[in-house]
Amino acid sequence: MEEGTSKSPTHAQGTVEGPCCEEAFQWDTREDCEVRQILDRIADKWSLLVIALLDKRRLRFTELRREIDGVSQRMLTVTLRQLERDGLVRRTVHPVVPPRVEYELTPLGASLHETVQALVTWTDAHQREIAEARNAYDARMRQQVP
Amino acid sequence: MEEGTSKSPTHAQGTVEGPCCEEAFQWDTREDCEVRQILDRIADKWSLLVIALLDKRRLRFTELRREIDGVSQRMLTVTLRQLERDGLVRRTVHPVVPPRVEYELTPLGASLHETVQALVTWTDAHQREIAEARNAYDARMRQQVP
DNA sequence: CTGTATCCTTCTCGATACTG
DNA sequence: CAGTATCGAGAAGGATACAG
Repeated sequence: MEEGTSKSPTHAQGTVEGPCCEEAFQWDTREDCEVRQILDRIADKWSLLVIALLDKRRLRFTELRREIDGVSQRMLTVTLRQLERDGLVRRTVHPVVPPRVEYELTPLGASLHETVQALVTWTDAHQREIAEARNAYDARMRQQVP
Repeated sequence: MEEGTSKSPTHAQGTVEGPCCEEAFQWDTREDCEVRQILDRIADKWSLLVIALLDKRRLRFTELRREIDGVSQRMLTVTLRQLERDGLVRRTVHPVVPPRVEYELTPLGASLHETVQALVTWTDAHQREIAEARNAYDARMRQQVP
């Protein structure tokens, strides 16, 4: 698997505030920052889908694959491994043949899903505003440039 | 600028529920889905930093650049343009020389920032759990494989 | 100062093939 | 069934040079 634990080894550097006496600021740009880790997970193309599906019921690998249209076997595996490692999803292997592996949300995962809903709600509430802003912006650009 | 409006043109296809009579599901995998748009924006390496900084005060381009350690001029420009287009940030050009351009949050941007704080709070509250889950997982892997 | 354009490296991810 | 391994295409993003 080529994806390592941390996403890009390049410049895992400084926090936002300068070295001197700036105000404290809770986020930094490092990939290993806690907020970034969760952000990267929930913004991941597949993670959120998996979490949402598992919030309703326990599912097998293939069931997940079938439900999530367009996911490759590889990415589903990678996604599930990340979620499992972060303690958001529990993986249960039933020692039978053919193998039966089931995935379900942990309480932590369920709690994250709940929190993310706030963001979804916000988006629902403001999608029209955003669309309008884009149209306005694009219109302005079109008449300025061409 | 190589980044287009939509991020990847490949397979902007189906929703999660099947074509038949599955339960309704609010997210799909298309890049142009509203939730994904916002998710991609807030998970962007720099967008959130910019929003957080502008939440406190209005800043010029160079001030932002100085505050955000490690951002390239190119990415700051790209980020600000996206945020402006989405109506989250307002850009004001003062017609003086040398040019003076100021950025500030719109009410929409401020409201998003507020919403995102819920996620930050969740992360703060659960970062220890996540770290422990990771350690446990890594330990299990280490003793199984090597 | 505030960008835009170009090049070039790195990373991501899907496709494919193979295994227990 | 549930993965793992490998490869290659494409996208993201930093460095650099240049412009209004």
